[in-house]
Amino acid sequence: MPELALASPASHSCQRVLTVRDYDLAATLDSGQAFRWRQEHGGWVGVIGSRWVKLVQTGPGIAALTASAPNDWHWLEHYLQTHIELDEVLATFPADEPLRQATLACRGLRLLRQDPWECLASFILSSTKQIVQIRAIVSTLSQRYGDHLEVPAGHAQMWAFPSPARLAELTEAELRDCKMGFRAPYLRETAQMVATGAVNLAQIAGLPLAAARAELLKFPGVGRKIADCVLLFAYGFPTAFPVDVWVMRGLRQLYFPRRRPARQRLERFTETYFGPHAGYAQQYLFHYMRTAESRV
DNA sequence: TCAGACCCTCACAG
DNA sequence: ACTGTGAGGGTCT
Repeated sequence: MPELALASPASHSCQRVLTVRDYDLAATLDSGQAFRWRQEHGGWVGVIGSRWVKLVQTGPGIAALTASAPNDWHWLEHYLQTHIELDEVLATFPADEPLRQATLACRGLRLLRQDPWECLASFILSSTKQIVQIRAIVSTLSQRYGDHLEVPAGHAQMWAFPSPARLAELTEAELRDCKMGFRAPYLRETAQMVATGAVNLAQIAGLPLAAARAELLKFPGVGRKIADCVLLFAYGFPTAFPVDVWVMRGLRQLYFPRRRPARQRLERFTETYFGPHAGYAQQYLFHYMRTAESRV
């Protein structure tokens, strides 16, 4: 894993290569888990915490460029989850045809490990929105209310995702002006609950799945689907299983072609059938369904 | 369980 | 070009 890190004297930017195989960077960053990445000639530019980062898929793995030399690279490895052995995860999937097709179609797709607050806030903004629209809202929100970040020379300006305290002090009108519509009061109240400590996001990490989910469901604008997105993409609960319209469509079509299953039955199915990495299976199914049209 | 409402934007008809 | 319509990674009442 450790590689050499080069400090570029000209701009003080810093480059590093993470060695990893079976990692499809494009599929992962563009799979709707995170909303801050955009493609920029051959690479992906985004923000992780309070750092501007550019990532490029290379032969040995993933090359990373930062604005200044960090003390270590653990934060990046953690975010990208480069230590996960994908083979071992995929091997736990049930050996059915849909999942075989899905893993074949998008092998290398990974789950990220994001910051809980940014993930929670972003998915509150996601309801009944398309991914491009969610990206636009998160971008506007960050630019207006997030901290300005250090960026290597020649790159566009960038801002961190705003803190709970910052968003909590905004008016509903200011939030609505970021094009988030009826989600504005949800985000505002959630930011206030986090800022005041009414709900402790850090503490959720140590809870059992059901209790963690119950905590997240306390936030306005957070139902089962969004709660499970945060449980899976930020906290890394391996069996969290967000069911959105795409996954629902897939589950019905692939596993219940005859009749429409009751909600409870479907829930039971997703909790038992897909195994210890059900969340990963969900991500593969989602990606597979979402890209189905372009595959004939 | 079952609608309907909710902001806003974009694709697609006509 | 211009207006109408429908639906989009849900949640709440």
